[in-house]
Amino acid sequence: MSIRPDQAERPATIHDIAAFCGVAASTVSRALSTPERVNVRTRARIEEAAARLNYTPNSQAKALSSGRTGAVGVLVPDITNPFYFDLIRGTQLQLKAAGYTQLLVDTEESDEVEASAMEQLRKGADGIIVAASRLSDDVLLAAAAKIPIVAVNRDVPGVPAVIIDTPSATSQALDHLISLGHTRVAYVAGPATSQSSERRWTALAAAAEARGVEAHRLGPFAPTTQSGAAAADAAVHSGVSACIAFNDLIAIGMLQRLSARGIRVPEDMSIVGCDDIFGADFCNPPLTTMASPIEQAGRVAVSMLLARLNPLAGGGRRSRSVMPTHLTVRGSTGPAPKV
Amino acid sequence: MSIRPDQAERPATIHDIAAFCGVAASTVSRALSTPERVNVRTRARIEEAAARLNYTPNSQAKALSSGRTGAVGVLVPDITNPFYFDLIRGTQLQLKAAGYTQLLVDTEESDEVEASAMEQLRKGADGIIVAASRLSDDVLLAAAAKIPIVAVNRDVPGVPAVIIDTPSATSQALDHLISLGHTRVAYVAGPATSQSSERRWTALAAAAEARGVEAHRLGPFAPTTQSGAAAADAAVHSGVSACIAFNDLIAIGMLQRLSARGIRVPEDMSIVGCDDIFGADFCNPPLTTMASPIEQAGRVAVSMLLARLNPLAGGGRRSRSVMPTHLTVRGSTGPAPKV
DNA sequence: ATGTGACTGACAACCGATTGCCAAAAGTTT
DNA sequence: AAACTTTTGGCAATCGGTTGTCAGTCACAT
Repeated sequence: MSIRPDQAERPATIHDIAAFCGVAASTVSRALSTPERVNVRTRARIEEAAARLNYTPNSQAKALSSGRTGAVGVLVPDITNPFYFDLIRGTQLQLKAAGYTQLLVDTEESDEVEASAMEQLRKGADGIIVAASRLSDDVLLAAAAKIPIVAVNRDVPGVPAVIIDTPSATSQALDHLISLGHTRVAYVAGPATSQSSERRWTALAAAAEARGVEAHRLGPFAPTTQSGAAAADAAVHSGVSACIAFNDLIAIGMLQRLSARGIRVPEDMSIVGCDDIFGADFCNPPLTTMASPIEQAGRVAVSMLLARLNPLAGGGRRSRSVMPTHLTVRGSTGPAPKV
Repeated sequence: MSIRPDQAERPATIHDIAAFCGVAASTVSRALSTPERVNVRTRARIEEAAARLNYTPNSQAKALSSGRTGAVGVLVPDITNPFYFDLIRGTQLQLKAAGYTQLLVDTEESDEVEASAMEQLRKGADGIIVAASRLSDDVLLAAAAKIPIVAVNRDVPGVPAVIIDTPSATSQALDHLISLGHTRVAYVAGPATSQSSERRWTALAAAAEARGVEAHRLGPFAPTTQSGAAAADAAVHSGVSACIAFNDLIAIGMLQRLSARGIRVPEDMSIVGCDDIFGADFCNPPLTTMASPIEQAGRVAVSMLLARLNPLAGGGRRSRSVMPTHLTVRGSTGPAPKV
């Protein structure tokens, strides 16, 4: 009975519906996207036909003619870093809820890959969320002029951002260590290109100064468990009794290395991580860490981006959102060893 | 000097190049995609112009006219499960190498979400890789008829698949436990809808039968650390001295719960996990587990899919690939307790 | 010089929508 | 009933490419 006997083969188009209802394709388009522009009765017929023919709009075509792709690019430096898992989950959830598709790109910690991905996405997506961007301020700002961007953990004036406030948590961590009697503390730095790492060190150094304790800086180290081994050795050599690591991966790597070297945690050395990623609660000993609301950060980033894409639909246009963090104390920190 | 003074604003199109070189748009298209179809000199001019104008093909338009989207959908039941991280990384790497874009979708362990994602992707992607599909054989087969699909850890005749051979590793794990003196072993089952879980139990039950040891089945349990607590309690209650868990998440959850209940691992109870995910090596105690080449599985899945998409470019059309696994012994298994 | 075929490049239709503009239809007002 | 306004729906252009078809060019063989 169908006009298109091959409907099982090829997905129905707007033209099929038009033919089926005896109206023009443009009318169908309007009925579906601008309902008030079409007579109620016609619209009902069209909607019914659409349902019967199992119509799904072709996103490619829609994107081409309307300019909107319905996709958002999410750029992360390293997909396998558990920190980004939670972020990705947050963005994915929120994007799906808003009817957007997520394009996930691993930039491999490279500014070049990141830049080329952005250029690519400029036509393939309506907006971009970029985590821990490796791009310089200038380049990032220039990119933001071409396509809506929300940065995560990257502060550049003029670029909307979600910042996880680890610097202030770093001071908390320091106070925690001080209260346990530690006086010589090391900051185990992350990648040299990481702005977060830099900001954390600045905060830590200032806090240490104010409280009159020694703060060493070690690194930079890659944010992986592997490089945690080198970090552990450096920490032992530096003679400190406690370390605040750039992130949990490094901290966990340190835990493993210290254990292998027979150095007890926390009896001989206390370790504080950052992010509270998957695994931080069940490593040995469980890691004291600065817990970040990562997934929430992802959701907020999406909200900010979408608010920018659809200015009409209310919502404050905050251009900077700071997410609070707090110290979660577990077993990897303890009283300073008595010399 | 440019013909398009606004080139900084709007990305260059094929028509801009055509105008710039004084040729037809179709010639530009051919020069770029079918080089041998165009005179060498003309092609050179076009390529130079393309470079000068900083031309990037519009993927939407390309998709619309050619029918190929250059994207591959990757469906996973739960993005936050570390098992899939590695899989995603494998697919991402291989897809990028081949010039494809990865569309990542979290199906939330729901067959409905999975089915609708597939329907959606039918026009938005050239092919689909689906991990641990929750769909019934019929539905999956029907979907595979509409769009090229490669399944991971899901065996349906007629659907190309990459299977991680955990069932045989399960027997290895059992032998390992038997060699440690265990005679009453439990299998901690995964989700009821998981084919892998089913196959593993079948293999384990058969092996246990052959070796004359008791094998209990517990569960089903959700594949999360949370449900590991319930699993641990069930295991203790069942009176077994060793457990083989559906995956590492459950196993790690069991470790935590057992520790909280004061039951020592491996002295009182041995635990074997599956997958060797991130964290399995640094939990407490480190987990004995069946190591799966997950990332490699992702790469193989992509290769199989691409071979299907571009039949010309050689490559055997294997339609089923079994990935070997092996037992990695760590600290969570030990001699059976003397009663 | 003419025929043949390989090579080039242009024209135009098409992919599946969106959208500005216009005319027909319907409803209102005087 | 004529004039005017508001709906309502259709035409056709457009987005940026791809691709089938065809005509023109040129070289070579006859």
